[in-house]
Amino acid sequence: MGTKITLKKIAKELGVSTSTVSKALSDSYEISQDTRDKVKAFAKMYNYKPNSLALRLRNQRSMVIGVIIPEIVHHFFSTVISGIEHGANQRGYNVMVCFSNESYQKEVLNIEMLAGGSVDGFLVSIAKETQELSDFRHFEDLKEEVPLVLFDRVHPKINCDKVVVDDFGGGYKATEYLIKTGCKKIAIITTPDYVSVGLERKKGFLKALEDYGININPAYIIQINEKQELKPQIQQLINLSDCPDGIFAVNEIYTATAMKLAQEKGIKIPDEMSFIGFTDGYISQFSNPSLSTLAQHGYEMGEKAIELLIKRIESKDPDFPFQTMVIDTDLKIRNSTKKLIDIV
Amino acid sequence: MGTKITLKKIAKELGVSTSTVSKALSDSYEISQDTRDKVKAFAKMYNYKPNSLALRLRNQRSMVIGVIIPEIVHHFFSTVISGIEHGANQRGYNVMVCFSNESYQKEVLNIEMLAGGSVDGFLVSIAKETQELSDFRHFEDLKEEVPLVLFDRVHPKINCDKVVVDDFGGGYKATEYLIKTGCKKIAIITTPDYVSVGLERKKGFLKALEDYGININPAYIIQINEKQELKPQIQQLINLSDCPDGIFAVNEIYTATAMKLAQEKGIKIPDEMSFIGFTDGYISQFSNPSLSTLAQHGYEMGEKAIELLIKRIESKDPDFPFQTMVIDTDLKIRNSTKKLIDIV
DNA sequence: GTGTTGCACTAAAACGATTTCGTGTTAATA
DNA sequence: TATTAACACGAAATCGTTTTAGTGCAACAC
Repeated sequence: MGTKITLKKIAKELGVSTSTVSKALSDSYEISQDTRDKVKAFAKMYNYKPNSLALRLRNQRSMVIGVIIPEIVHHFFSTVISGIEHGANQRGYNVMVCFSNESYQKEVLNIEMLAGGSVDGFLVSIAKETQELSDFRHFEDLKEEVPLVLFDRVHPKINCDKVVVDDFGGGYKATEYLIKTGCKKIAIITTPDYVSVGLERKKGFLKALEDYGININPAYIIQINEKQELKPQIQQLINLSDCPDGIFAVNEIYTATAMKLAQEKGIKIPDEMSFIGFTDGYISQFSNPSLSTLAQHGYEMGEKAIELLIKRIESKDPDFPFQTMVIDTDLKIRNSTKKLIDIV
Repeated sequence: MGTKITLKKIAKELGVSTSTVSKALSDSYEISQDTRDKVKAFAKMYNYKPNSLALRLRNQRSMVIGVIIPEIVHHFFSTVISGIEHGANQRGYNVMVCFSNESYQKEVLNIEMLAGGSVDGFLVSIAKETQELSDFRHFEDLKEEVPLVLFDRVHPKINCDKVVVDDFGGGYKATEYLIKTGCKKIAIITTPDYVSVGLERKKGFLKALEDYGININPAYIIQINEKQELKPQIQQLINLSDCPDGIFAVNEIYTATAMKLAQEKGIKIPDEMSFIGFTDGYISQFSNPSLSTLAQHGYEMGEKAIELLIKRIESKDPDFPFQTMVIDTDLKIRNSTKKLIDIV
């Protein structure tokens, strides 16, 4: 510990100037082969590594991307980060991941922390609390200084590059599939409307019902309050005297919980009740019956997002128009829904 | 973009020196109230934020902790990171997370990238490939410069602070429970022996069998080769003519997969076959039947690890002896095993 | 002997901050 | 009037690096 070797120390030890050392290490033609060899040998012996802070300060580039996600114990965000990491590393960038824990204040803190030169760009998925508060000043301030790309959880008020899942289309596809496999009474378990992705999925759900001429029973729309316990809120849907025969839920946890509750009540799945979730994670794969779900392609989303961001960072043209990329969803049919073929 | 405001610019604009600006912003008594007010107002107006790179360079402290984990799409590591984040933020540190993807080379790369002044300390869980290669020189080199704490995946050859799960005890507890609930033919699904945690869990398993006088059937020890497909390797255990009545598997995926395969074969769980896993994640909770498992307390592990690291960073005494902390496991009984009470 | 060229290297500025040590002015005191 | 103290501020060093612009010296041509 402590004895970090620097250019200056090498220079002193070898009786040359720091510039000579610097140039020798980068094989500059200005330095004689003799000196180069000597310096390199010495540097290697002492395991010299340039101080990256100094480098970044000098180059005015950190080659680091700051990523802020709402929570980490979450399969979808994990896969997005994998994609980000991959794309970033390929282009010589490194990734620093921070967590807002769905808190507005922590989101602001994280941004302030990383903004002062630490990162060359931001990749952010907005915290629920921020969406609820609808206060985006920290993003506005940020944009003046360093490029920002929003992914998954976005907001129209913030004008920047974005990558989103086709949540509307996903909601539509899921609902349509339930309808086509014979479900008549279809419910949705979703988030409050301020969560952008939940809202879009609900819109898709409603549109599908409308297109197929199915009336919407208000009791079939459950919007989960995350400050309260999950089970009772879902239980209430299952316990309905006129209970649904198809449920679309906007994430794995809601879907798996609902299915578990239905099973406990002795309901047969998928014959008496079908389930479709969102996010193709481990829960969907290992539930019994396994869950039909909309795969979100988080990895691809991460790759697109970092691509957009790096393009923005390296672009000389600040007026390059912002774009929004939409990642398609895939309906993965497993065993929590009936097969189309059974019906037709 | 581009117009980042610096001390120098403020100074120039206000016709004072940079030192005056710096002092004014930190409310130094050396500066008149008048000037302080003026400077502060100006700084606020232009949303001045000190450049953190410059600060870190000057202070020779980054207040950043580098965390390297093998993979992110993993419930246990996610919870550890939550714990690390929490402990670090409490003490004013920030966390930078990188991923080795179980690759030796990526692990080395990550360390080299972060080592040059970027972080004040490292928190690492060793990649499988590194464990297999048993090459730890990058850690040795590192230790000279910056403190290192290993967590979960550790190695005796590396002399540093460590935090581990009581894997041996967990393996013992799981096996003992299977024995006590009447299982006679107990199998283990584990990793190759070079994975430290898998090995320890297997040792605990074997010790329990020995203590209860049960012979070990070599066919009941499955060590998964991750380069090959998972299912066939587990299938072979389930298909055994003399198939086991109790299975202990060292992670959620193995356990859930094994149970699924058994169910497909029509085996009744837990009556004909019991299952205990490791890691209390979503898979265990949402499997059907839900999985009995050993909770690893990842959050606590993260907190302990960061505590140890920060103590080491801030300690003036480099000879402070290294310590290894052991985090206890909790056996969570759900529905993939028989109840003790049924037996006694 | 003078000018040119090339070599091998150094000095100094720059990145953005903090901090130690001055320094000039004013006002109070002897 | 001379000395001192307080005040308000500035210059310069520092952190570790790179890079531009020299610098000194030898060899060579004319």
